[in-house]
This record gives sequence, C-alpha cells and structure tokens, in this order.
Amino acid sequence: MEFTKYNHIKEERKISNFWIKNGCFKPIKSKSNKKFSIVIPPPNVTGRLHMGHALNNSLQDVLVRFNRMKGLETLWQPGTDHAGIATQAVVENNLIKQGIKKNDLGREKFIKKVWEWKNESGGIILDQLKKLGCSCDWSRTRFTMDKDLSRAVTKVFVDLYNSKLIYKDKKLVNWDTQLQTAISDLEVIQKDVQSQLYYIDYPIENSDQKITIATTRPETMMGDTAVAVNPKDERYINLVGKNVLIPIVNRKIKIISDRYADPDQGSGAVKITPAHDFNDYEVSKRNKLEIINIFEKNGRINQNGIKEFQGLDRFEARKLLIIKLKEKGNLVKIENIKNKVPYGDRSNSIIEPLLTEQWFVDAKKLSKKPIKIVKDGKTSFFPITWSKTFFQWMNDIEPWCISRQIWWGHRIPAWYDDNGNIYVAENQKDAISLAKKKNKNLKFKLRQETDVLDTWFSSALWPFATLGWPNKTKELANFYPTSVLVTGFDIIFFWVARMLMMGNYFNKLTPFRKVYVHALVRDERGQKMSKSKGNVIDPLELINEYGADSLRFTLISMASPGRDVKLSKARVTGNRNFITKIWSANNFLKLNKCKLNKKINLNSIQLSINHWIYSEYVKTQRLVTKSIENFRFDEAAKYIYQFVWHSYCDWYLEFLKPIFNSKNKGQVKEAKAFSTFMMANILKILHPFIPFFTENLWSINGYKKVFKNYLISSSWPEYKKINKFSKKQNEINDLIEVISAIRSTKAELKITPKLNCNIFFYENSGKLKKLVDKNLNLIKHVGRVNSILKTKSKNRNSLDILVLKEKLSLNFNEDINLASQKERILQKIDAINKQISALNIKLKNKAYVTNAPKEIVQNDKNLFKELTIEDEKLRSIVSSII
RNA sequence: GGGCGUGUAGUUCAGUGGUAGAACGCUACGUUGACAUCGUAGAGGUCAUAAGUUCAAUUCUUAUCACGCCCA
Repeated sequence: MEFTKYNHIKEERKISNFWIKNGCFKPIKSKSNKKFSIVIPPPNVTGRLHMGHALNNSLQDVLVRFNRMKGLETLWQPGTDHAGIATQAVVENNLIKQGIKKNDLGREKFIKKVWEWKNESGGIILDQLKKLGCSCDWSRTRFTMDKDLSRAVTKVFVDLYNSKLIYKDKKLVNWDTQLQTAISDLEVIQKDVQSQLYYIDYPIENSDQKITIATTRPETMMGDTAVAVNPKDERYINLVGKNVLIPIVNRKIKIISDRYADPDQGSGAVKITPAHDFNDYEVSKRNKLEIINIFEKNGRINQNGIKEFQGLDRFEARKLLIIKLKEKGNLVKIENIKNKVPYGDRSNSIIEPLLTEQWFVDAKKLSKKPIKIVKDGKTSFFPITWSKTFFQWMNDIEPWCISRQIWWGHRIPAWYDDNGNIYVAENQKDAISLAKKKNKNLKFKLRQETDVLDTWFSSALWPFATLGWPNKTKELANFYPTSVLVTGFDIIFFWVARMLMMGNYFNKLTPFRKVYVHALVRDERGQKMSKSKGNVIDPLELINEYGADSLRFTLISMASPGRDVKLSKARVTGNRNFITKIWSANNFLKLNKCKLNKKINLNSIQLSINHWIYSEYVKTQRLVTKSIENFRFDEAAKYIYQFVWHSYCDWYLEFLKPIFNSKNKGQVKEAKAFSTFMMANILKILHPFIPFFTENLWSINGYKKVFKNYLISSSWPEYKKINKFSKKQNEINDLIEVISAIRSTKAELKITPKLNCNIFFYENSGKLKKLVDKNLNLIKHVGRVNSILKTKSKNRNSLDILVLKEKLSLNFNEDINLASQKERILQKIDAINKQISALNIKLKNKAYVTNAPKEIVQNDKNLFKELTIEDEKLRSIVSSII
C-alpha cells in the first residue's frame, strides 16, 4: 500500500479557510464563565511579516488555542496601527513616483490618498498572520485610525489635558531635520561613530590670552552664549567672569563656572550652545544664559548665523567654518575620537536638538500607579527580570513629547483663537462653546492645531480602545483586563509601559495581568537579522518551503526564557521531519485498519502496552499543560516530541506489530482501538503547536464523529492517572530495558540485527524470567529472540549479560568475538569500581553521614550495595568467558 | 560610566546543592510490510576561570575573563 506524502502547503490553505468559515476563532461562552483574552501587539499597517512577528504570534496562538480548548471563553483581538511617519512616507514616495508632491496636494487630499492606500494595500501582514495559523477573531479587526478608536484617542487627550497631565510647552526637543518633525526621546538611537574633536582658541578680551575649547560641532559656535569651566579646575579659575570673543562670529560671551564642564574631557573648557544641546540647555537655565537658535527646521543656518553661512546645511557649515578657523589660526588641533551621535529611528538622519513648541504628557505623574501595580504583582513580568528594566525606565521617566509635525495621524483636538488662547475639546463645536465662554463676542474662526499625535499614543490605548471604550461594551466587561500580553523586550518602554499608564489611569484597572516577554530572533550565528547584513530569513519563504506548522514548532520549541532564538533551516527541517513522522505513524494505523468508532472505556483496557502508553501519555499531558501555563513553551514542545517519537512511535507501534499479527481477536481489537484513541489525543496536545497538520489529520481520520467537534473546538485532554495502569508502566519500561540490552550486545558483537538469538535464564523465579514469560510475544518480535532455552549451552557462541541486575545468557547460531566483549566488560568493571570507591570514601566521612539528608545517604548506601552486586556478577561473567 | 543578561557535548540549547540531559550533527551497521524526511547501536562534557560558603558546588556568593543588550 502506497501512501501520499503530506503536502503542507496545500493542506494548510484549506484548513485556514475552513476555520474562518466555521467561526472557530470567535469567543464562545463557557460553562465555567472563565475568560481568556489577548490583544495582539498591533503590527504596523505598512508592515510585512518578519521572524519577530512569527515568533510573537506563534506563542500567542499557542496560549489562545490552549485556553480555548480548555473551555475558556477566548478572545484574541487583532488589528494594526497606523504608523504615522512610516505610512506617510510610503504614500509620499508613491506619489513622488507619479510626479505628485505632498504639499501641492494639500493636507486633506493627501490624507484621502493615505486612506486609499490603506484600503488597497494596508494590512497585508494580517493575511500573513492567517498563513501562520493565528486564530484571532478576524471579524473584530481594528485599526488605530478607525472612527471608534479615534474617538477614544480624542477623549483621552481631552481628559488628560483637563487634568493637566497634557500640556503645551516650548522646550528643546529631538528634531528630525529630514522628516521635519519632533520625535520622542525613545525614537532616538545613540550610535557609536568616528568623529573629530576640534580644539579651538577663543581669545580673551583685553588680553593676549586665549582659552581653548574642544567641540565636535564647531558650526554651533554661532549659537554660543558662554564658555564653561569647572569650578574646581585650577587652570581656569582666574578666567571666570572674563569675556571671550567667538572667533569668526566675533560676538562677546562670558566665561562661566559650571559643574557640567569636565576637566578631563578635551581641554576642560567647553562652549555652551543652549539652543542645540540638551546639556548646554540645562547649563543655560542654571546660569540664565541667552539662547540663540541658529537652525531652520531643515537643519540649515538661519538669520541668526553669520551672513555668508545663512542657508548652508549644518554639515556644509561645519566644513566651511573649519577652513575659516584654520585661516585665522584659531584651530589648534583635530583629534579623531569615537562618540555617540543621535539618529532618528525612522529617517536614520542625525537628530538636532531644537527649541520648539510641542505637546507633552506628564509621564512622571502617570508612571506612579503602574510602578505600584508591577511592584504589587497585579501585573507581572515573565521572566521577572524584565520588571527591573521597567522600573529603571519608569523611575526616571522624562516628559513624553507626543506631537508630530506630520499629516497622517490623530490630529490634536486643540483649537486656537487669534489671541493665542487654547481650547481643548472633543470636537470643534465644543471648542467654540469653550471659546464663547471666554469671549462672548467671539467673531473670528478658531484654528485647529495642525500637529498630530505620536502613533504610540493611540497604541497605548489598544487594550481597552479595541474592546469598545469609552462605551461600556460587553467585550470590555468580559475581556478587560486582558489575561496576558505577549511581546518583545524592545517595546517595553514604547508600548508596554505606556499601556500600563493609560490603562491604569482610565479604567482604574491594569490592562493585562501578565506580560510574557520573549527574545529576538537572530540568525544561526546569533547575529541580528537585518537587510543590510543580508541575513534575513523570510518566514513566508520558510512557510512555503516547510509549512507553517514546521516553522511554528521550531520557533516555539526554541523560545526559552531570557534567551535569543537562533534560527537555522536545519532546525526547521528537523521539525518538519517530526511532522512527517506522525503522518507516517498515522499511515501505519490506517494500514492496519485502526479505527475509532466510539469512546474508549478505559476500564476495559487489558493489554500491558496500552496501560503503559496511557500512563506515559498522562505524564506527558500533565507536563505539557503545566509547561504552557508557566510559559515554558520550549519544555512543552520537548515533552511532546519525546513522547510522540520515542514512546509512541519507537516502542508502542513496534509492540503493536506482533499483536496485530496474532490470532487473539480480542487483543487485536483492543490494540486497534486504543492506538487510534492515543493518536487522537496526541493530535489534541499537539494542536496549539501545529494546528494545521493536527486539524487536517483529525478530519481525515474521522475523529470528529467520536469527539463531536473539530479539533480546534475540542477539549484539552485531562486524563487521570490510573494506578492499575501505572504498574504496567514499569513493567514495559523494564521490557524496554531488556530489549535494549539485547540489541546493544548484538551491536557490540557486530552481529547483524537480522540474526535472532536464543536466551537462557539463570534464575527461574527471578523478575527477569517472569517479565519475559509474560511478554513473550513482544520480546520475541521486537527483541528478535527465537526461543527460551531450557538448558544453558556452553558453546563458543554464548555470552552472559547483566540486565535488570540479573544474569541473562544470549546464545547465537554463529561464533562471536568473546575476546572483545571481555575487554568491554572489564572496562565496565573498572568504571564501576571507581564509583564504588568514591562512594566508599563518601560514606566513611562522618560529617557527610551526619549532615546530609537521610534519603541522600540511604540512596548512596543502596547504590553502593547495587554496584557491589553488579561488580560481582560482571566478574563472574568475565571468568566464565574462556 | 550605570544597569541587565549569557558562558554546559562539534552546534543550538534545557537542567540541577548529592549519578550531567535533549535536539541537530557525527561514526558504524541496517531497506524487517508505517516512516531513509527512517531504524538500531555508539562516540562525544574539568558544566568559562579563580577563590569562598558547605559534609558536598556545574548549581549559592564574590572576583576575573569573554560575549551580547539597554541607559547615559
């Protein structure tokens, strides 16, 4: 009988549609009234599935399918975020290709274009998640720019403003000169770069003296308003208070004393440019210095700069200035150094600190409650160590700059009148009535703020906004707080912390009880995957090649806490082989016409191997359940793999063969039914890991008839241990040991496995003899034994071995190499004696015997005894070898 | 500079105060009616280094070294 190979690709597509069509992903009311909910970390609407997503969502799907099968009312809430800057850039670039400029189009028309783009090609990633098998309730898919979510954003903004937790302020912010918007400090990446440190002489007024300052950014000299030296720096102490002349710029500034100047850095004297450096800005506040901004919003020199520099880009200005300084003789030296330079995470251009008016969230105040919540364990991190990272950031959190000077996003609900008064309201009408209260004869129109909000602002509301907040919806009552958040550590600050702030403020409830933090997916050498390195493995490619199940199982089994996932194709291949193994085991059942017609009555089961496989299954099922509950997905996968391959396939199916070939109809019938029953239960515990394959097999095998459900909707196995069965568990384990011993002896003797042997027992009443007698049929076929000898033959072709602490004689029909076997046994005796003498020393040590726990000492004593007996028996075997 | 993490078989990783485990790879043999995407057997480890605590340390503590990440 020929079997077709399993075609992952074809089957997966079929199953996916089937689940969705049958509404299998929707929450179903449970008898216990227990709920389980997860909100997806919303992928960027411009995004494509990468390995990080694949891992993140595979893990969530395990939890979701597991809890669904456990009978909880389960919701996995999907959706995407609008990714303000990224999406605007995508659409802007598309327009440029058509020769259209954003500014020619104007704001309203441009936003229309963005929506058109979104409706046509946004959210491709959601389809990719379906390919991965994610069982989200797709009918509830949300988008951060949806009307209801936008309403939540507006309400949150207004409430926070009215509570003075949002304010407008003129401050130094991180300015992206390329995108021409402010960004938050989290979106700035400090990169190590090679730079030049320029030493420049500033002449001191009314003297021949000069003071040398060191700077990496000479062009900002045009905005200098002081030179600072450390109060403890004796080199400069008598210069404090004197004036210096900025070279080329020819403006007079004071030498001040401030602790910020580090005597060990550069020359020890530092120029202060408050408008273009965060540290200098602080110095200026302490010393009441003037602030001079020399840059336009695109990073070019403005009218505050020297005339001939105006309009020059900041880096061109630097070059030119250095030439001029050299000419004038003010440039002392140039040093090559390594330093950190801030880059924008979206534009990858150098960030410019710029003094602008922006909107801020008072994160400090909002952080108080989340800190307490996590401290009290109302929301807990797993692995727990991430809470340290969380506290560290939360404890010295800075105001969060939430305004962005772009078009795509939630427009800030603030209106201005001509006098510069601000009215914050949920809509223009409310803003007008606010304005009218202030000014009864309001005659002019209000202008709405042009800035939009940081995308993360709306993402922070995701756990409750997607459930319908601010309306009091059924979903909110049912599924908030959510059970667990599954996310990568890289967005703990961006997202997790901010959701905790918003959730705890607006709902008085923490948004999720647990945060499972997983690691990064790296390439097989442990390098971060990146396009520039060219080491990116595309999950969709792997899905096409090996199937989503193989990819999922690989990622899940490698997700151990606190460790990165180093992915290689070899791993995926290995797990694809695992699935093929199950497929082929199932074919074996089919070949033998194994069918499950009705539920199994466990009490009627009589075969030892069935008792054994059942007990092994119960053990596995418990371990798997516990592991998933403890977020140990790696362990869960390992336990299943072990059980399926090594218990079910390697031994159980092998033991079934002699039974299937026997004439005992009762046994055959039981074996056929029970092996199928076990297969069904294997599919159950495997379902959260490899959902497509298991559901497919479930349907092919017709298990639906017996279990009255699709696999996805079936119940998680919770079989109880049966003591009567557990005894058989040991019996079969012993049998396995005997067979293994015979096999390895054969291999050591270089005897082909085909050649069967005869066996002889020294102890007729021994455990070994009884065991073999009881399972004669099994040991004969699986162990390849011909018959049990009544008398011991003393030929050159017989050999004694030690198994289950008893001597067993193996007899072959051809000469065997006893000399090499003797050598081998002598080595074993040697090893045992080393162990015996070590134990002896240990047991003679009084301190050990008195201090160590009794069981440990007893164990050692037992071991000592056993080893001594083993030693004795092995010696007698050796001496019997001629 | 501050903080966090990691170092266990050739590789990737589990694990434990008291005989070191798995997967993949490797070696030998094997095509027996589920499976060569396979089977059987096997080799392979001073648990980074040093000191300390302990009857006992791969495990706990400290230091060192190496690597990685975050923050400034």
